[in-house]
Amino acid sequence: MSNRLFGSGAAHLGKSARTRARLMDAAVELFARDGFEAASVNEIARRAEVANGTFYVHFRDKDEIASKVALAIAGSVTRQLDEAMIGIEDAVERTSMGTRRFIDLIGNAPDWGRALLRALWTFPALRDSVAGHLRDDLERGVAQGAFDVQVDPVLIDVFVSMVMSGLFGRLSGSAPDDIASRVAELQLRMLGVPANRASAVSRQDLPTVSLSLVPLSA
Amino acid sequence: MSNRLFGSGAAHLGKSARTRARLMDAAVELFARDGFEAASVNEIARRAEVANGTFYVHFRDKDEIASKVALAIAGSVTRQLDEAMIGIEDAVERTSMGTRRFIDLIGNAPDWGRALLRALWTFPALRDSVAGHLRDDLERGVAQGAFDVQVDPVLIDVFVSMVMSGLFGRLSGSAPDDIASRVAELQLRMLGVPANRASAVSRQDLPTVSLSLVPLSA
DNA sequence: CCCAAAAATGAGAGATATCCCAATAAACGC
DNA sequence: GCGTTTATTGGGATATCTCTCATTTTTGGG
Repeated sequence: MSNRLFGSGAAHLGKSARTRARLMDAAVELFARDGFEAASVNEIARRAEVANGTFYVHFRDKDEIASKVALAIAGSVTRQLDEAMIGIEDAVERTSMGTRRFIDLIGNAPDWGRALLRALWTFPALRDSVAGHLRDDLERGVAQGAFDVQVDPVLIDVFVSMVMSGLFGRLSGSAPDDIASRVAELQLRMLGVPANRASAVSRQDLPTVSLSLVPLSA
Repeated sequence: MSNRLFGSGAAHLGKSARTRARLMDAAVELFARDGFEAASVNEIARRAEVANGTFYVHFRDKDEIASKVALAIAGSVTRQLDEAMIGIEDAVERTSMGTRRFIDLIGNAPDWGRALLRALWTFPALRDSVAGHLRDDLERGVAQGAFDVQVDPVLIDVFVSMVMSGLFGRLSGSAPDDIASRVAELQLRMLGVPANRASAVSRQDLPTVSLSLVPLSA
């Protein structure tokens, strides 16, 4: 049931680190289940099987634990995406893969997927971090002559919101299995890729990469 | 300053209706300023210059007033969009206009715009209501041979999320003035409209329609 | 094995929320 | 005007939350 996202990574560190990890795991579960606002520090501590006051030894308040958690997850996800794309030069493929992997990776982990989705919405800094990698691929596509758009914050925001839409559908269970491909295809078309190529690229097989462990960052 | 969105419409109704309207106006302001969760019933009542307990005469709880407010606003907005598009047969133009007007209309009213944006996120029923009209236009476009896509919930979700992205940018002040056109253009391209036509249609002049009053619904 | 440092504890002060209800005031048909 | 119905009032019971701090427990180096 509980993934112990952080807990597993901190098993053989000091006690402080383990408690900290338990708190972060509990926070992820609660943020995912109840949303950020509705989750209380009290319940995070209770679920972590830790006394109320212990929370405040490790985090100043709810905001602090939230941003720590979100940054750790997002960092791990983007790192994994980067690695999976090493060696791929074609921007059309990179862009499509990025969207598909992102949705699949996060969408298959409903527990912290929800937490991350909420965090993406709440903390603009997170969006910006994701957007950085994206921007590179989009500009590469323009340079390669594959994309016919103006790469700017508007385009990036729209692009990201499309990914989030697919992610949301996947997490809420209302989306078909191929939603990641569908979204990627629509994005490629939007960018100016001919319809047949967009369809082909967004549907080509993708070696399945299972979810990763998230190392604990201070 | 205060728009008295509901208050003005209820001026000459019974006293109960007027109090109700005052509460709804206060709720809109507070939801917009503090977000749904952070707004308290106490403060809604205080801002409406009404006793604490009066709130509960009219609404069961915060959720109820929120959904009533959101539905009223959304209904009014979609009604206004519909009216503005009477007589326009071309699906490409209709689609583009819908997006542009929606963003401009709501984006220019930061006070309740934020409230509506949050509501769209929170209440799926609202999205569905907006999606209904949209679906008609998309299918019309396919029938006219202008759009080359499969009209289904995935497409609609993606489309709506693109609109919301533009709306969010406008409301947060980070977007350029022409964001509505930009988003509409990207949407048309996604739907299969040739780039030059998408650019032209999404940039053609749009008679400015100012915001409307929202009649009070039970 | 011992003891200083580090970590964890949990009761509780102080804010603030929601929601109820008996009492009061206003509105309206006759 | 009068009396009944309808609306409003505001105090308070109850709940929950955040955050503090004096105290206790655990840890790990020597």
